Amino acid sequence: MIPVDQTERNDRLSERLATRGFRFTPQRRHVYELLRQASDHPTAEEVFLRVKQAMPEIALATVYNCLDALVQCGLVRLVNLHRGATRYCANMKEHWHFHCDACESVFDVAVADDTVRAGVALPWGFKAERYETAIHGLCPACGNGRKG
Amino acid sequence: MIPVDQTERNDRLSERLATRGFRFTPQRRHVYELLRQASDHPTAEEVFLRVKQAMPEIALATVYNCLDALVQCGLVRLVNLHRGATRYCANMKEHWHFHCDACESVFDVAVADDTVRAGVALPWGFKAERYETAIHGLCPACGNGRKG
DNA sequence: CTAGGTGCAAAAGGTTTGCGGTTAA
DNA sequence: TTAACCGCAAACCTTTTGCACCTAG
Repeated sequence: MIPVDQTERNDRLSERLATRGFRFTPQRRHVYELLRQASDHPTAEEVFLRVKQAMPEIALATVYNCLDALVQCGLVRLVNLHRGATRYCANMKEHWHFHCDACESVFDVAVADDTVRAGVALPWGFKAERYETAIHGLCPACGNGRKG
Repeated sequence: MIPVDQTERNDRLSERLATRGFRFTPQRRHVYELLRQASDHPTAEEVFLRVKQAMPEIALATVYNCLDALVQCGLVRLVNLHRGATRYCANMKEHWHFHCDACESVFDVAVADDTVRAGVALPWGFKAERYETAIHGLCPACGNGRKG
């Protein structure tokens, strides 16, 4: 049984997928819903483990497939913060990511929409599609007992 | 035989390593020099293959070790742009990276020093150490014959 | 119907680790 | 002299691929 506000989202998801020639599958719906509810920028494997609870037969390769489709539809963005696994984020509003060097947690940082790109002129011919900014440092929990 | 301006740099590199308890080794000197001269943000393996020409016995694991030491000394920064291998950059001046989604090339983008962080207030307790901004899109070469 | 998607398992990348021998300080 | 580093190889983790079966449109 799916809540009403989700059926609306499913319609939009279905449309969004269709415009790019992707099919609307239960796996993609689960992955997308999970990512919308997650606030911790999970890795592909974390998405896999969580979706598995509702859908025990899903395969990790399918999760990658779903994530790729969602990224191509502009519904999900990749977050690459260090040498470790890529994380995923379904919040498409403009924001930055704070990455704690100590505990590896990721926090969203609100940004005034247009100040972000101020002062930056791309050379002619370059076409910008999306901006990703990461701030690296120490979060409140880790910053206290340390040299910083 | 090492050019004069490099011996100066070696002194600085040596000092910089020493302050963090790292040793000044020929491998670290080669890796750092190569990275300073490279303009294409090479991956660890690319650094390895190039340093190997001057130092055939060097191991890939040693390159990772050297890169880690240089990163910890603040002489080199990690550049994570997608799911692929991490790239490395010895230009520590503030700049952004443009990543072409088509050919995967990376270009430096100049930025006016202080406009970059304008408009962003970190929540209390967060300590920012470094900022990394990536712009994803199409470079001039790839943008021409395409839908964009 | 059938092109595209799924699950599974194996392979391919990328990075880290353990160890015996070497070296910068 | 000795803790740190090196080279090598194996292990580890993340992502991709190939294939037989399945299903959304």
